Amino acid sequence: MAETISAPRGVNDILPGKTDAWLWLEALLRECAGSFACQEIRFPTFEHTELFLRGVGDTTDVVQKEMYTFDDKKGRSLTLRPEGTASVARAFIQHSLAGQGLPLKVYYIAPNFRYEKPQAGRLRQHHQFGVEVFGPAGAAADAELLSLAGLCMERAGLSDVSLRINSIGCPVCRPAYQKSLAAFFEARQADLCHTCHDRLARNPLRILDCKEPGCAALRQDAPPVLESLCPDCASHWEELRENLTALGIAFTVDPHIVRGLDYYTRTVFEFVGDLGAGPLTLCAGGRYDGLVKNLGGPDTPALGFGMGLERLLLALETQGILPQAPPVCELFIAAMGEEAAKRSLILTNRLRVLGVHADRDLMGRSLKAQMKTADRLGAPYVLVLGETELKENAGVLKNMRGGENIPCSLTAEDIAKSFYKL
RNA sequence: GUGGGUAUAGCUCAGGUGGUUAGAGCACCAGAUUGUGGCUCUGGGGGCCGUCGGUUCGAGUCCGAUUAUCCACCCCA
Repeated sequence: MAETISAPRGVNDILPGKTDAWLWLEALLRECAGSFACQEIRFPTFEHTELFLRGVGDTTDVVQKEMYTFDDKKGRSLTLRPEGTASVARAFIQHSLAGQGLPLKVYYIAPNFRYEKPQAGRLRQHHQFGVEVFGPAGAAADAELLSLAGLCMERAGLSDVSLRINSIGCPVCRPAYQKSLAAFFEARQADLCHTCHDRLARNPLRILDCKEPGCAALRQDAPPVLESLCPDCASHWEELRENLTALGIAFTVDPHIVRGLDYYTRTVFEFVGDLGAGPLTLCAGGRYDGLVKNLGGPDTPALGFGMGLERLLLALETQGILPQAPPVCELFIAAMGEEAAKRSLILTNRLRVLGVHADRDLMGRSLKAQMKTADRLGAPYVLVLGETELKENAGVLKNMRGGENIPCSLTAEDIAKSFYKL
């Protein structure tokens, strides 16, 4: 026997039976996005590597160690998309979408690829539902975006999800803050954990996010971000909280939220779900006012979020609130004998053409076994086709769930009527 | 990238200190019931014990490597 091949590390098959949950969730998310007048955008799976170097930031972990980068046959460096925002911004610029009038509100459902070590809720290929809004500078847009994200999780049935927000300033106020933060931690370098030493050099903001008790204690006295915001950022921050309150959206201010992608400005947020295994970020995003300009486009404020579909489904599964999938088959036709089998082939096909989810035996099994198959498929009705039925040109739709049986002729139109009514 | 656990049937797992032909439950197939599913009973198929190498008269069991998987960290959705 030839050696078998399995899927690469960290990527999953979504098997029949499991796809129902995906279809349900995707439809729900599209519906939510539609409620907010967002249109779908689709973009390629790979981009020029340069897009992510400039968009996401070449000092970030995602870019430095997690990208699937390769050269094509002409030696161009391409990269499997590690996140969606850069691609959407690229398309926005490339097609001059600003010219069609702002704001532009788009959403996508697409896989992302990151070379990570797989673990709970972490894969090398994962899917995100993302929303990006281009144009509005005011915090009302931030509040609407958060409302949309919240609606998605609420409609999915998730409880125990908390929203945490923060503001990390803008190019006007952040450099000064980063400097003072770096100075603060440099003076106390001896007390920082090993990884925070690295963070001090690369991105001192991240020290605020460290879980080590020592670092957590140390940062108590660190200069707070929110107090170092410039007047514009401060009023945006103020406006955001007012709008959230007006919308009745519960949130907690968490000055330790720092996003790992360089393009964020001002508003950053996370929706954290409390699963059995521990807290997991289900959705995260923020404002990225500088990204479009940085990628060579018109100076356009923008904001967005990404929501991890695998994590969402994981959360729904642990809470046991995934909806039940509809049966794959509405009517199973069980045939006995060659003549009946031929008749069932034709009848089943006509029913399918009429839109009935009909199925029949293809394995040449006994009547009993066919009944069993119908049961396993969850078919609510079975039509047995045997000598008697053929002779009388009539049969009965046997109700598999204990309800009334329905007498019927053997014409597809007559049978189909019963299913249109259901 | 760093550290730890695990790997036996499609699935969940048993197989003290090495010793005949590797087991159970569930699932699958068939029969009991010559034209009727679920419940019950009986039988059946299905395994190079992750892979490669080592120790040994003898390895599912011990050792090493490798791969996969799970968990924690880094980071992230």
